This record gives sequence, C-alpha cells and structure tokens, in this order.
Amino acid sequence: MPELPEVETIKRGLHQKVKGKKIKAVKVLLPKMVRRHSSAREVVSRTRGKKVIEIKRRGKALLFILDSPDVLIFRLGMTGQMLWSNPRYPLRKDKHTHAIINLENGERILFRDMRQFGELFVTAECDLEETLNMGIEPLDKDFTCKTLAQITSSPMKIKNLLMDQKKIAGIGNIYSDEILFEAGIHPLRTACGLKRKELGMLHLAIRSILNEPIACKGDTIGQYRNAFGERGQYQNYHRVYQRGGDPCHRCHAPVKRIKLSGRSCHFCPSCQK
DNA sequence: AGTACGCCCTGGCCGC
DNA sequence: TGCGGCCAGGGCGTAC
Repeated sequence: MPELPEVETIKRGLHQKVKGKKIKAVKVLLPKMVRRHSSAREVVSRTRGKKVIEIKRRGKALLFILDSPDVLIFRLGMTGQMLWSNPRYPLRKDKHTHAIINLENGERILFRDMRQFGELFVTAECDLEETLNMGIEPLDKDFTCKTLAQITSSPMKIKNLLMDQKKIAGIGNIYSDEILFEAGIHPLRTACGLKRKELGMLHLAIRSILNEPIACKGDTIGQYRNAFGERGQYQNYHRVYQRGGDPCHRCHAPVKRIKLSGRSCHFCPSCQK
C-alpha cells in the first residue's frame, strides 16, 4: 500500500530523527525478508558501526545512505512499516517485526510487515540505480511533458503503464486510479494513443495528485503508518479508489470497478474517456 | 514487448 | 463460535 507519498512521509519522519546517527547493529529477525542476492549476514556486517548520512527515497524504496560505499534499502510491499521507537520506552516488537535498526543512542527503527511482501537488502551505492532498475521520479524537475510523451510511446494500457516501476517510479494502484480520474482518461486507453492535450492533463494530474497525499501525510487504507505510528488522512479524499458503486464527485454517475491484470481498477465511465 | 497468471503472505470477512 | 474459502495486491518469475 505505501506508494510514493507514503514512503516520502516516512522518509521525512525518519530523516529528522536518524540523520547523522550511528548504527550500533541491525538485527534481522526473519532472514527471508533479505532478498536481491543479499543475505542477512551481509546486511548485519555491512551496516554495523556505520553512520546514516542521509535518508532518501527512490520510487517506493527507502534508502539509508551510509558513511561507507553501501546503502541499506527497504521496500515496504503492501503492509510494510518503518517505526521509530523512543529509547525511553520498552521495545514493542511483535511477530510482524522482521528487522530492527539499533542506533548507538538507544533509538531503534522497527521494520514490520504483516504480509511479508517487503524486503531489505544492502548494495553498493554505485550499483544502486542498476539494482533498483526504476524509471523516472515523477516529482523531479526533469519529469516534463516531453519525458512523459517518450514514456507513453507504448501499446500498454495507460493504467498498467503508470504502475510500471521501470517507466515511472512510485505510483501504485491507488494513485494510478486517482491520477487517471483527475486527468479524465479511461484506464484501459492505450498509452501511445493519448493525444497531446491528454498527455498534458496526465502530466499535470501526476504532479498534483502525488502532492496531495504528501500534504495529508499519506493514505491509511490499511496498514500504513508513518515513522511515528500515525495514520495518514488521504483515504478521506479519494475520488474513485475503493468507491465502486458510489456516485462520482463530478457527475454523480456510479463509479465503476473492474479487474485489470489481477488488480482492482476504479474509474468514472462518464468522466473518463 | 506485451499480457496473463501463479506465487509469496496474513488478516478480515462471508457463508454455512 | 468456528472453520473453510476467498480476497486484497507489489513485484517477480514463467508461459504464451
């Protein structure tokens, strides 16, 4: 569930707490959560005693930049959480806590993930882009109408394309539905069939829709919490997502829900052409 | 280079 | 109350 805005919210919370602090040790409680040809042993050995220079986000991935050639990476999957834990209180780990970052000052960050779709791993910073293999950051300055036009020169359905992390990084099921509603584009349209004006609308919608939930500190449909265990508020502002059968806010026609490539997809058949 | 589908996984919900 | 069955879906692998 955490998409770009949720990971961005977690990143901002962690960054202010953890920046410049030294990792005493990372504890991996469920070794199979370490993937990508990395091992629990590697995660532990390559992070011990390293200082966290900065916390960054790339797409839906959370990056701990270390004062070494390495980066510690977390992907949260559907239900992953990164929870900062106050050293003054006892550690509240449970059966869903799969890794703990112990900092030298006693602070801890818990990696929880109920469905275990997330992962953590280490990689050399110089290999980061190759390892992550992600497309453009939609909130970066270089994501222009022109770049969007290049990305959409594909026969894919536009909804699938928006969610393809290799094309654009960070958009998942919720925001692809919301973006397409905002742009007035039907999710089953072929990407390369979009007109110039529609691409302009889509570009604008991607930017504006992704910024809304960042301002709301995320979207708590299910498990999402920020670094301090707090819910987001964007679930109260959905235009179409999970509103199947409910009236469209714009035209009052019932919002339609279909299955697309195994995922639910919501849109207004009257507003989205 | 697309799409379709199964897999990973758990908790919540439905029907009996 | 309890239990089987189904659903949610991000990302990856495989088959077509």
